[in-house]
Amino acid sequence: MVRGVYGEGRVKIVDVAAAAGVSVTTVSHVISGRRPVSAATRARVEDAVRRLGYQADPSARGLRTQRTHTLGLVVPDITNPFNTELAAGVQEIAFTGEYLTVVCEAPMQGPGLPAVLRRLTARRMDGIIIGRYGAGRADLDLVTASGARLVRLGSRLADGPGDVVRAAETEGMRDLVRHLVRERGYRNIGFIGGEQGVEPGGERFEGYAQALGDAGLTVPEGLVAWTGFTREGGRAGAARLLDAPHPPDALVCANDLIAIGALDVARQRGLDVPGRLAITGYDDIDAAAMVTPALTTVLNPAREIGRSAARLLLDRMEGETGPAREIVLAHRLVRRESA
Amino acid sequence: MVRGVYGEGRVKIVDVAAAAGVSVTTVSHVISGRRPVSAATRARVEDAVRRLGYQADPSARGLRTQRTHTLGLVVPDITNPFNTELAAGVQEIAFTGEYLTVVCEAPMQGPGLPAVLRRLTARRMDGIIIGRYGAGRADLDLVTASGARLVRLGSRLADGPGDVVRAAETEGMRDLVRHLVRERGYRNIGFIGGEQGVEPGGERFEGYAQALGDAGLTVPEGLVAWTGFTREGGRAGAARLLDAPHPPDALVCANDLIAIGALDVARQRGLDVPGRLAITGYDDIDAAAMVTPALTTVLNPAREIGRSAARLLLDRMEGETGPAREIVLAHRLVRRESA
DNA sequence: CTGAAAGCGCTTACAG
DNA sequence: CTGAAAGCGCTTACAG
Repeated sequence: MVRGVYGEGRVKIVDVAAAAGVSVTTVSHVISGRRPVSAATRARVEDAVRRLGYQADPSARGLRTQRTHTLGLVVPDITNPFNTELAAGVQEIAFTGEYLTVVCEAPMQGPGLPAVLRRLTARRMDGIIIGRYGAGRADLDLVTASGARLVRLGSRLADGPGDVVRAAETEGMRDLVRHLVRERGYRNIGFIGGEQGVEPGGERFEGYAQALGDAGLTVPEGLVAWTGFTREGGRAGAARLLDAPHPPDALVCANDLIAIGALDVARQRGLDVPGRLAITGYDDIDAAAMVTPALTTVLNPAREIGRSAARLLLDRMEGETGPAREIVLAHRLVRRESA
Repeated sequence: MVRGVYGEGRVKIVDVAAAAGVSVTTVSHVISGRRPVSAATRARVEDAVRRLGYQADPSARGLRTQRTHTLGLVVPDITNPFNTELAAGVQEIAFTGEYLTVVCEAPMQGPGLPAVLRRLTARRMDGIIIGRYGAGRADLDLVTASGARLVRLGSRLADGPGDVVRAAETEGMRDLVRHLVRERGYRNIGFIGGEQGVEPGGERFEGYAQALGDAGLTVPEGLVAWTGFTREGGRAGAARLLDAPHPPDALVCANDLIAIGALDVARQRGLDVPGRLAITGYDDIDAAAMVTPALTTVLNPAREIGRSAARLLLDRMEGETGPAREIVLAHRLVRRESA
């Protein structure tokens, strides 16, 4: 029977020391490996740790070391598949480093972010990843002032403190639209964005506009709609653009959900996709490959973004003190049926 | 300029006490409200807390109180939309109670679960929710022996220690299949399950079998396939059943992903759904309403399950000592186009 | 209504 | 190679 697991009261470091016939100092050093211990002593201690099922108390350790071994991740919407993948990537790396991860939701707009950040800094996170745009300078300073390491997702290094991880959004959209123009011959290409002014809508729009410019085209008059990053937004945007005087032959959407909404409208109006109307998404969430026709889209490497962000944080916590870094991840065009 | 936020070194309770001209005892009591403090003193202390931006150190507090104010949630797959909703529900309640939530992934089979559980108990979670079937008695005992409160999801109260939250799975499937038989007149109804022996496949199968029994029907020979809870599993299962000597006129699937895979096969074979073949899912994940035809399915109240589990845990941590409880949540039939 | 002091369980200078 | 002891920042009996 393993005491401390089945017995009353937890096993403490003094119990291990007594069992091994050494001081707590030595037990601590065997566990941390921060100072040489003779092989014989080490073996006795390790044996005692195992027999007693000793696990150091994280609060006691944290109080002494001023570290919680915990990471915070803040995203606008936990249930969004993109953020879920992101979180999975963070967890994957954090877990191997014996860190725990706390994922919190904070709405894209409004006062939610500082409140959530304060909660996280109050709990002394060792590192915080802000996985959303729209974090102001004051929000970011809240994090760094707390002593937590900071990684921002999506924005640019110049926008504030901490390291940055982002995908090449503009380039991704440019490649997609270039494909539409060059490979598929579409000419009158509309754009449906999310909420106006909310990233990554702007960057994706820019890629779209660049690709048109590169092809000697301009953004068609009246064929840009800003709605919301949802299926409903896609329906509203598609309906509006298809009712324009010169309706588009292709609809480039700022994300997959919007594209799925656009698909609804096309189906409802009996428009063949991609024969009569091409529709493209962005992100490549699971649903993109489930709808009919399957979406042509751009893979946004959510999991890899999460992994990179967590690695950056772990590096910093292990003492890496170099200048701020920016990691830009490649996108990938995913050609399916809708364009 | 708020010291402790922008200054070097954090504000400690002694700093607040000095600023307010009282003892740390009094500051502590003002914050916790655990003993009466005169209005004037309280005001001075609260003012000092605000001015200095004081936030108690969680490690110090935890060391003293033996609580981490943290909840753990273990699920088989973080990226599964059902689990994501579940986690969102847990977080929602935990957050209002000032608890942080750590979501961990542990594979459905294999030695992953005890390892993850050990990690969580090592970190002294105040409560743990096991959101997956297949947790053995030893796993559960690991949790309770650590002192953490336990809530199990999905299984029955009799299966082990802790409180239980579950949805009425069998009843949900029974209602769905009853609908198929009575309202829609299907007679030769096949079943595609997940991995054999992995819940909630068994409970759902039982509901299917019960509904057939109630209608004087039996489970049709050769029309049951156990594959996996994935789109791929659905494809394999549907292909097999449709090649049977007496192919089914309806395919009841153990979850939505399986149903989406079955839909793939129907489309590929040119089978009209639901005219020639009905297909149903279970869970009502977002994608269920995105595919064509939209899935008829059963809503599995993931978020509410999460909320209930978290509430149970918070109650217990506030001292609730009654006997173990089991909360059973209602399902809801969602009629769409596929059946 | 308020305070002095013990003690939670670790890690880490300091000393030998 | 090893140990005695200070101290991390709180909460809570204990005392008045």
